Amino acid sequence: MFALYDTLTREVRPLAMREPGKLGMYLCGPTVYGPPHLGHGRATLVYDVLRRYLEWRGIEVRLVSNITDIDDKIIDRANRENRPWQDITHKCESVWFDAMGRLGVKRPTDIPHATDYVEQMVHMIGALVERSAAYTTSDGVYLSVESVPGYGALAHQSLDDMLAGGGDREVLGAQEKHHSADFALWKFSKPDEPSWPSPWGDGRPGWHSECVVMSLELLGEGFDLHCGGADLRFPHHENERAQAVALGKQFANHWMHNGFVVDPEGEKMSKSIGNVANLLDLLDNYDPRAYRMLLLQTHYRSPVKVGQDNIDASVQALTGLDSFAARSEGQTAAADADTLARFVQIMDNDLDTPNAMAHIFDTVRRANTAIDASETAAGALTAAVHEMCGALGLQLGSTGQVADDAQALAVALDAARAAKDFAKADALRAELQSLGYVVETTKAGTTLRHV
RNA sequence: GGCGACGUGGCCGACUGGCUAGGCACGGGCCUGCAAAGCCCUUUAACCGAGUUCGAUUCUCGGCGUCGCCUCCA
Repeated sequence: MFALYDTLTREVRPLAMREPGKLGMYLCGPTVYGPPHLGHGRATLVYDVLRRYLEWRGIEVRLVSNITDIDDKIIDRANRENRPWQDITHKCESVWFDAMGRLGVKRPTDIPHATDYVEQMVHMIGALVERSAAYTTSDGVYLSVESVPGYGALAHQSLDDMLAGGGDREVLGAQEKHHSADFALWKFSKPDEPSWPSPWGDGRPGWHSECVVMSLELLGEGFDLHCGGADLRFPHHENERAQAVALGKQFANHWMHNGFVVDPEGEKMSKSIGNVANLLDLLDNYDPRAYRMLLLQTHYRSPVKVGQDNIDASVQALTGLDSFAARSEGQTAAADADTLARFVQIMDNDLDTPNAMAHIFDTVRRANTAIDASETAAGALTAAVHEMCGALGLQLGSTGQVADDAQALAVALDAARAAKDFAKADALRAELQSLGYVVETTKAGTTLRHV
């Protein structure tokens, strides 16, 4: 039974499915106004691992992940750069999915866009107004958090406690709000801003409404799992939940939040501090699998340090696994059942990927030993390693083809060694290494891999 | 001020009331023509103090320290 920590109840509990064998999960996607950063990468990788693992277990996963393509930040940037806002959102979305593809993140099954659901949002806001859970001011329509029973349940903080601190920030629409925690459902537009019609005036939706409308419409009431970064817990998820509660609807049954990415000094990456690392830089400079490896070796709820040393260590760990994949290529057998059973046991306990990785490394060692000793267990252990890595979305084996001329050099290297012309053999090996290959000379012949 | 998380070996990073996590790096050995890869070894590390316990890194309390959230950041 797969169990997962639930932010709402603060306990690891079985992940229930309305329809056994089918999981409906909603993941808050990006606001498309800039390049993806490491935090985006972590969130998508964590849920990609969850999804792949559950699918590997035979569960049919429907993953809905939205694109927020209308937002103040998008409008700001469009104004600043003096170009149509759709230019920005389209460009950013394509960069986003390109980056996710390089990370090996599977595309969500559904990718709803906020701008395609404005009508439904207006409809929902209307229902909230009708129920007296929302009210109009001069700049928009607001949800009254005091009308929502249990507001603060996800943040685990009462309204009074929230007010007790943090008062030095600028609060949107503060003057007219009934309560300072009330948030905008609808924002009236200024001239030349993108706008949609509504009964209260032309404008655009607030950030929190789209996820409510899209998750309920695509996944239905009481859907199984709602996911996102820990920073979305409050206010975003709290405010999603508030709207659903105010509507009298069952919302998510289980809440999952991944931890932050911190810089090498231990501080959260944050745009305001300016220590945000661009995901594209990471992808351009390192094996894209390294980030997945690093995250797999960290529990999803823990903060993760992303720095040069850390990534290098992951690249090295990956190299070891690739070497294993290369030397175990001839093995064919059914995966060792006990090894897989243990893997499942580990993973079912709140997606315990660090221990799952430890188990995989142990299995690699056992398989290597078995290969060295020509034992029959080698095949089953090798297959188990590939199964487990596959379940985590970790692709093993060298990336990139070995060029024909390099292959020819390898053949010449083997010939030189056979002829005991070691000077020539060493020269050939050096040449191959300078071409960027890892050269492994064994009795069975030379194999090449890209670094 | 309120709420919460965390302080583990050279670095990263898990689980756990007693039994080697794991990865990376360093060093030694086996293997190899030499390397690489692989295998073996590198003989226990847990912020401080008090308590519970036969026994605590793990539970409780108190310090100290770091970090996060407390209105639109994954």
